[in-house]
Amino acid sequence: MPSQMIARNSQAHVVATMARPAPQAMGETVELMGAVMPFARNAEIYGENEPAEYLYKVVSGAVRTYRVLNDGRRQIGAFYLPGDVFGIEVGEQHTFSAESIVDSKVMLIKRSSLLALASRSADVARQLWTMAATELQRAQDHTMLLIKTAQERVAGFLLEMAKRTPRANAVELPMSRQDIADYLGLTIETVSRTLTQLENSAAIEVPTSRRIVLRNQAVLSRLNG
Amino acid sequence: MPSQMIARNSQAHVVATMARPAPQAMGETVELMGAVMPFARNAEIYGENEPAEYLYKVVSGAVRTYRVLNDGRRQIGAFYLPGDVFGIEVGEQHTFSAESIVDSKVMLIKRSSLLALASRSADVARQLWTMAATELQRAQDHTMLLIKTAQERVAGFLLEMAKRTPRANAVELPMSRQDIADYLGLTIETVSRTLTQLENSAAIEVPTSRRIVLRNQAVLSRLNG
DNA sequence: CGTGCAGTTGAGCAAATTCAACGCTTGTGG
DNA sequence: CCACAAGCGTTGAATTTGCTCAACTGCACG
Repeated sequence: MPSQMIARNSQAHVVATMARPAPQAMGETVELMGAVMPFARNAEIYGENEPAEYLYKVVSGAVRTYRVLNDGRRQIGAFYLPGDVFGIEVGEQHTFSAESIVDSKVMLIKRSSLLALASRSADVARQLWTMAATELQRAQDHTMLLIKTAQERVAGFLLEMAKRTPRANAVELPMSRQDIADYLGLTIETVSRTLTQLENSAAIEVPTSRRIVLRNQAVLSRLNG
Repeated sequence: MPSQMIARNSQAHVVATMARPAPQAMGETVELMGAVMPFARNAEIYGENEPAEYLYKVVSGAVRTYRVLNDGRRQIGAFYLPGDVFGIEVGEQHTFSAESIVDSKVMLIKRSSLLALASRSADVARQLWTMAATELQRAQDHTMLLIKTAQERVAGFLLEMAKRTPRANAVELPMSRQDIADYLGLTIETVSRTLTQLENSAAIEVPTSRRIVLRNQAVLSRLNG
């Protein structure tokens, strides 16, 4: 168990979120019971096999979840951006580890409270169900990514990130090339080379390494398989 | 919508499953409301994007779920063996297609009835939750498989199948090499070569192409990463 | 002004795919 | 009963893709 666990409670402070008139958006009900906590860049939020005491929602920043194979290879399960919920588990333990990618604020919701609430409120239960569904969908889409070529994976990744950055055809990447590589099951070099390739074929523009402009989304979609 | 849908109801016959004293095993409650239907080898059970009207439980035989990319590549999402539940969806539509691998019997449970029942029974709701969890777990483990080398994927697949065939250190594979390849994100040739390799290194024995004896599970586990 | 980190690029290599041929089994029709 | 076609699986050779190892660049920070 990481020392992070101790810091968590001491740093937590309750947020007085106002109840809203239309509580239909996911997590709306849930926000009433959250406490926001800051995490520094690369800080562990929870570890694999730890008891799943909380459920988390990104307020600001970005989070990655991952597993490490016994020989050190790391597989990133997902990236979470503001508004995303992560750490939802059906069992009693976390099956991935979670770390902040950049300095982040994360809302913690006690799992026990939520489950108790869900047993009384059909709406909360439905929200929990939806969150689990979203995770399942994400995992399945991720699987589809991993059977593709390097070009298709990178193109797919960029499109996925773009879809999550509404009304912008440029993507600000909070994560490193290594993170992207471990998400896509490629090496850092292959990711780098593929981005260069895409830039040369005028599909994207890379003004800075963390900022990617999607010049030709149609080409990317075609590459995406 | 496939013509299968019509055949389904006409062929269905209600099974008078006896209520058991200890309804703690998953699907026990649910079995009361099932109708068993036979599917011939390679028959479609449901198609991607069809409304998810039913939830399914394998009674005998074997089932595969899959998606096809626009260029024809097929990714198998999972294999389901007797006792396994599949087709559980959180949205309103199926996100994979499902086919019987061999002649199979499948129990169909009406989704609407089940959801109605779940809203009244906490136990049924928990069962639904557990099924979704199992799917999520499966998808995540599948993801971990796909970042590995060919040897590791095949070894992992064999161990997975063995784990699902209790008290037997031999595996009877209902699926073809092509199915295995599409599950592991490899080509049929690579699967075949890898099995030969494993056989030459005395880790397994392949008396017939569909039967695999695990000679040295420790070696396989080490290969599994 | 170095030092360190993140990212890019290059050359050679290893792993998996592609293309092709062949073997075995099964089922069908003469 | 045999001949033969079809399907499935295996094996081989050449090719391609992505990986490994290495060098180098740009940038931020002390």
